[in-house]
Amino acid sequence: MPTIYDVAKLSGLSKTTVSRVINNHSYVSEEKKNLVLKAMKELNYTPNPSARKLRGQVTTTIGVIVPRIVNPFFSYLVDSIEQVAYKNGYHVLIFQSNEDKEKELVFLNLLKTKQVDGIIMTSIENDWSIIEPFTESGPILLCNEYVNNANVPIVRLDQYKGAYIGVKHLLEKGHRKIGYCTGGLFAEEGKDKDRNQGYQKALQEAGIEPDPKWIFVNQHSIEDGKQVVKKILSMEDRPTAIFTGSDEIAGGMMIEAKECGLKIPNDLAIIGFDDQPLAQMLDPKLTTIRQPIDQMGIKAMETLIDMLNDSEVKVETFELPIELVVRSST
Amino acid sequence: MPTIYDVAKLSGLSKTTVSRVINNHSYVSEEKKNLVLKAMKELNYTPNPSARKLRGQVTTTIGVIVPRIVNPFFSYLVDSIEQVAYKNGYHVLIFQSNEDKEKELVFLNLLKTKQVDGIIMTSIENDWSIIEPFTESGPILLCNEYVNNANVPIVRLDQYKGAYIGVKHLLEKGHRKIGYCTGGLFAEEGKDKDRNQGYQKALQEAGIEPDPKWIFVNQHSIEDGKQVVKKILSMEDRPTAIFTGSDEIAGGMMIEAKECGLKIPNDLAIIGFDDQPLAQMLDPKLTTIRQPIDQMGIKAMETLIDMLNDSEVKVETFELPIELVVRSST
DNA sequence: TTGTATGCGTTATCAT
DNA sequence: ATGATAACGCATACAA
Repeated sequence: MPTIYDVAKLSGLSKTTVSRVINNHSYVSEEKKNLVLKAMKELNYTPNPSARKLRGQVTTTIGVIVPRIVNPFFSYLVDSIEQVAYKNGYHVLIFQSNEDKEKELVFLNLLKTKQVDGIIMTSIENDWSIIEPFTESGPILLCNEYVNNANVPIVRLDQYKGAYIGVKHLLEKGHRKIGYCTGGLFAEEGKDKDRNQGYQKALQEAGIEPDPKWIFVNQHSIEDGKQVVKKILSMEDRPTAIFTGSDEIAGGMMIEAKECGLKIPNDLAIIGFDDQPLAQMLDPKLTTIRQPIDQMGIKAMETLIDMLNDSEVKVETFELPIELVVRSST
Repeated sequence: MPTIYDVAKLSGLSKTTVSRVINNHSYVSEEKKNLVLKAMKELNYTPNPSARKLRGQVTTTIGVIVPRIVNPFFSYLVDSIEQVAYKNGYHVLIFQSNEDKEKELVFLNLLKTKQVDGIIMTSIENDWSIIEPFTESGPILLCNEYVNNANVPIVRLDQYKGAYIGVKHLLEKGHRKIGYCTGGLFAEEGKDKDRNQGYQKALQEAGIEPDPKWIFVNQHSIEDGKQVVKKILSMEDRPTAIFTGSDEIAGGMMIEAKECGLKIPNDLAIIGFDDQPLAQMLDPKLTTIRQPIDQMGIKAMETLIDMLNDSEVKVETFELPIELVVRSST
């Protein structure tokens, strides 16, 4: 590996001058500049990022923490973040937390040690009180998941409205017995809190009391979806429609429903969440909630870049719209 | 940010001793060791990776280059690589090349500059002659995609057999007019070369000459799948079965086929590739080729770790088996 | 068993 | 306009 010193030697100049050329500083004559450029090319020289980082410079690297990259929601989110980042000369390090608190902290530490300039968190495992101190080491932005007491910019979707319009849609279709799947718990705080409220609000407006036995918590996978249908079938009093937390769960439910001879949407209406590619491939095509994932990623990365360039960026929350896509499963 | 020096000061010892404790060296008395540990904890100290890298130590970071992370094949591959890596104390940097030569080189450069200890390439954009020099800077392993003249370990799937058994299956079902979709070109070399040969071989054994008009190149997306069906429908002489390059294309074909009133598998048999979750959610459920993605990722990462620990690892090619999953689309 | 001194590659400060 | 030098945080050769 050639170093800046090798370039200096070859071009017959000093390290300083070479450094000036690299960083586009002024006061370098055109002549010497070309000399340096030539030497750099000849040696196939690349500055050592570790050294630059150590020296306290920008790393032009940002980190994105996701729970699991195999979840299409997050892979698409990362993709859009990465596009914007690359255009602006940033690298993206992708970290999978696997919903593990320890791992999340390991990643946040990279901010402290100047491995990354900033971090976008798309999920939150630790208490905010634990995460908060890291904001002193560099900008942190919350994207998708959020906490109320965080003093950092937040880019998120209007999950409340997502659930609200979904359930509303089911009500308009004449359903009164509407079940609900959530990836979290059915609680006031924590994961999916906003969706929970949207669901309740819609029902409440229709004068309906949510039935606890139709509420399924901690649902994530295709397999979970299958189980939900089994559970429903074993009930005396069954829901006629289900609002799910993801297209995957909806897909799993469809598999099992067909297996059991249940007609969709007649016997059971299903509404998904995400509008993943598979939503239009399911049969019947899935009614679902579309989230502008790309826009969210773009807005998040752009905001982070603003924070990087100007430390006095206003702490704002951006709430992106969410929409209902009506297909044939409802 | 506390440094090793701060820890030394607080514990009343020297930087050296602290360093010894950090790196678990011998010849440190239990007493002083505890002193150091206590100071580290108190200061919430984390060693600065940039400094360590600069000093020439291991980075405990490896890079994985993928074309696009939103492609489930690659997100699952990355996931399994990451699991193994994390267990062995390695971080994984995920790089999206977007099939861009320049970007690929940017990433390979991280090896030269000691940003990563090694690299797993799951795709190859540049000529091998361009990539080859980078092997001097650290171990490179080819996973999934490969080139014949590469002098590095390769972990890949038996794509030839994948296509062969798929087409064979269609032949056994009585099909004689078998179309083919590929993500690359239908060529001797380059992307999907092995699959191409498997397809041809199976046909040839049945005494059938591939019909060029039923061969669709550069097919990737759901949309591509839809187009394929449209093209087929416009033909006088239509294929009765299609071997596709991915479950997504197969899914796209199914959407369009239903749209056009084509019955699957009666009017058109479809076979996918990958056995993604969606394969079992399609209706009819998709016959497809299952690839042991997890195993491939595990084997790749384990091999890379071997290379990292012992520079004299034998250069081998590991070919993993691939299997046919018969469902209802054929 | 512990400490001192040096250098990794880079950039910023201060001379010239 | 250019160069010498210090400093970033760490790990190691060498000394004690």
